[in-house]
Amino acid sequence: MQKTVNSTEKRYTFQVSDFDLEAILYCGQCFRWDRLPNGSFTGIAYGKSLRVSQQGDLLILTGADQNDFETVWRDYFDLGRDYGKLKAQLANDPVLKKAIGYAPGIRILRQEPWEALCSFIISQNNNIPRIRGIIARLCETFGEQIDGGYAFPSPGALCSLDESDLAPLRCGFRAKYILDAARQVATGAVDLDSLFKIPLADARETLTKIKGVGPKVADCTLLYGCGRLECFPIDVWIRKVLDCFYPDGFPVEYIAFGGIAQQYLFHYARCCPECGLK
DNA sequence: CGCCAGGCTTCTA
DNA sequence: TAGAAGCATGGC
Repeated sequence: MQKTVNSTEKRYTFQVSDFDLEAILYCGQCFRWDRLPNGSFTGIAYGKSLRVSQQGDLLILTGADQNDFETVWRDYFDLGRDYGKLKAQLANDPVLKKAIGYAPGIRILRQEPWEALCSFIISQNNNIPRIRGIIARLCETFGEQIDGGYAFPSPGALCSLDESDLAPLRCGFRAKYILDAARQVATGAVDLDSLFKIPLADARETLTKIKGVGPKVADCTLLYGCGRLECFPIDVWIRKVLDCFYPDGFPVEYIAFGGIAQQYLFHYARCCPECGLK
């Protein structure tokens, strides 16, 4: 039986380098991509669903055309950035050199600010499989149904709910945090669009007005949702990395891209048994 | 049963 | 103001 291709389905391919799709989608920065039996991945971002696979240096997007690629996925996968050059600089540090060598294809995704905020509120004192489950139920319960699944629910879709409405999510004490975030964003008390450009200290102060948002969740929101690459979220793993490998502090010359360095270090510390962490 | 999970809030000294 | 306890849920 010959395999058939739906010729009406949109498809777009793009040449990539320094790019490892699986590592990017499963290094703990995003929670809405699922692996399919054929090795490709399916997910939704910016209200658009996508199937994506990688064959060597070719990225194959199914369900997306050139316009989708240029308006959403190019920036989502940070394809305009020269990671080769960036890694060459970061690798002057011996620990970063090993971390980069362990997973050289990691990139920082540009997710939606609201989704990043909400996702990392859910992440606190939680583990990644359960974070994924809660977010999936959040989208299925309150997100708009689109072709291929459910969009991430908007703040407006959540702001009038109460804690009992969120019971199906089984997100525990985080329910009140999600609702406070939705309300503050929906009313404009927190302006996510401003976070892209205002001074970092102001952005952090804005975000930490939300209940359940501390320094770590704020920095994750800014890094993964607003492209603030100088943000360096410190979770339990990165805390261990800093204590163990950088007792005199993280080198200042890398802080402009500290968030990217952080992602290599996070994945390395969490997944590489030989990383030498104590 | 206890311990832990990409933290944060609240309580206590 | 630093440090510990408490927090919902689920996997092990």
